[in-house]
Amino acid sequence: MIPVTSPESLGKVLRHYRKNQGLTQVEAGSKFNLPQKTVSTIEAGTAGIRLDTVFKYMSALGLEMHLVPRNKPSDDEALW
Amino acid sequence: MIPVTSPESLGKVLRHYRKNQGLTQVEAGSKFNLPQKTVSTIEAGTAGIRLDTVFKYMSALGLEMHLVPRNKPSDDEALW
DNA sequence: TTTTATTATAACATATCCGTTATATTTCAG
DNA sequence: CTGAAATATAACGGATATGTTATAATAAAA
Repeated sequence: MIPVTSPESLGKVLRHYRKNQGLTQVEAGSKFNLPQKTVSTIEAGTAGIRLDTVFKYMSALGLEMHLVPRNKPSDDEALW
Repeated sequence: MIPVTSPESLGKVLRHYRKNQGLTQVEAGSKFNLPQKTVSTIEAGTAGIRLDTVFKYMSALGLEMHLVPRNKPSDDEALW
């Protein structure tokens, strides 16, 4: 389970799931009318992407989000 | 574990965690320089909120995000 | 009820997204 | 190595968030 705490890590996880499903950016994005450019931007980890765009892309990949308290500092990197 | 699939449900979960910690919108937002207005907008579930703003607020509440397939009953680690 | 704390809403300037169209660059199969 | 597929980048107009300051509406407390 990869913890997602930034646009960058979110983009990486989304790309992982897309490739796991054998989809191109055009194929994945077309399910919710997202142009290929937008998919590229999401996966690149651009900070200012709109939240609704992210949820559309998650829906296209059949994903849902869970929010959980962060792990103990000993488990991974420093918190902040 | 509440599945989050939209800006609305995300806002509700974030508000839940904030109140659970006994924080006001001003207190929670000030940890990452988010004005009270922005916190209100996030929790209201506004669609177009910027992703980096959401992650700042999640950090203020000590939360991290997990992405999981929607048809998987529980957290799994097999993909990673 | 009256007062206080908390949250929602507003106007403004600035910034940046989205969607579209198009092109460049990279990746990968043959 | 070559060419096709896939991905990244660009310009544009329109739309909307951000941050700031301020105020209104609501909730909580006395």
